[in-house]
Amino acid sequence: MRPSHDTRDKIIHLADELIRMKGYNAFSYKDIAEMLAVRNAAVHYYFQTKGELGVQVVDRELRLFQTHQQSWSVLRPNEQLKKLFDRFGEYNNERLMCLMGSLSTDFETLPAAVRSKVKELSNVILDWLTDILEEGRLQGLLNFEGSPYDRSLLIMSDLMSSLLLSKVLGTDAFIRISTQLLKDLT
Amino acid sequence: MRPSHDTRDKIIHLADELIRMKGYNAFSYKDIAEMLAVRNAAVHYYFQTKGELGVQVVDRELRLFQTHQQSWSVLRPNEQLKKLFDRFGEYNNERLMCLMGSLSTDFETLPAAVRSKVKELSNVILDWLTDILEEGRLQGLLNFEGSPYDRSLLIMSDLMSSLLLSKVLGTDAFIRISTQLLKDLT
DNA sequence: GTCTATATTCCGATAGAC
DNA sequence: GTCTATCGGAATATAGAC
Repeated sequence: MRPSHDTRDKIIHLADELIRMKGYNAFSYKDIAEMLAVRNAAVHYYFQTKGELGVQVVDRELRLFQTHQQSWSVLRPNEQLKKLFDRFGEYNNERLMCLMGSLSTDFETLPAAVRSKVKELSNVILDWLTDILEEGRLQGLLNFEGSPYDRSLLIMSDLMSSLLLSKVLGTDAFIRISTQLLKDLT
Repeated sequence: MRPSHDTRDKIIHLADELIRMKGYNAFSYKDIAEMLAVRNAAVHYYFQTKGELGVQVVDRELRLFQTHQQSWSVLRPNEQLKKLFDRFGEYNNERLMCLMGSLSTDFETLPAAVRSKVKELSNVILDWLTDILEEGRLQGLLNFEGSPYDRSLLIMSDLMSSLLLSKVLGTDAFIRISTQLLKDLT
């Protein structure tokens, strides 16, 4: 049994929310410290550097996604795709970005270790999506032109930016985009 | 004849590049000052606050876009659409984001005046794109399902995020996305 | 009108208290 | 093991020199 590291987990969770609300460069240890009612240096005890915390945030998302991937694997491709859209729908309700959207924007400024985790996350998601699309088209459950990988790039782009546009134009933007996109594919 | 304000224009141009390279929160007056070989406070002479500079950057983009809009208006809808894609292709070659992608991510943290300019910019682009799409479909030059406005949201999302993904995955991402997207539409 | 010196606040990080 | 006091530097911004 892994120790719970309650505070540690709490910090990762808060950092995740802050990154998806304000972006990597806009959040600070102070934000987290205030939420936990401690000094900012207390956070440094758990994560010596901001980059280390960033890596853990992305890694957590990576493992979370792989858990979902596992539990969705019994579903048909079109249903799995719908699950992904639902996930983004929840983000939209919270008015938060997805990690990919937030961290790809800040990519130039990220520590190397975080950059490489972001690359890993995007490849894992895109590879999964590519497989879903290919399988779904073979089974006649999904409909699209071109290569499954290129299509996965298009879909990820739409989902990422729909959350960004929702912040600017209102949450309606995500709904319009995701609805039309699903219609296109099914 | 409007005075040239050489330095002033240069600052706006540099800020635009920095925002599209690193994001609003990651660039500082010091970055610009160093490029101009002056102290950071010299930049404050031209733009008292960072928010003021941000507003001018977005406003410049707005006017630039309207100039393009004007000069493209003689072209057929599908050709105008191609012009937009070409513009993003240039961004991709420079490995820079578009303003919308960069500033929508940082939206929560922007001064109110900048936020409202970003809203204005996005509406101007989306309205133009909506018209192009509607007209193009009427003339049988463009092909898509659903409402022109919803489709414009999808296309903008793809273009915005393609530049973000290009930073993470390499410039290939934009090329794949834009090529497939154009195929879908024509 | 143009720029520098300087103030103030906040950031990420270290050393060390308990 | 957990946290606080504090450092060094960078950020935005003001006051004032030329």
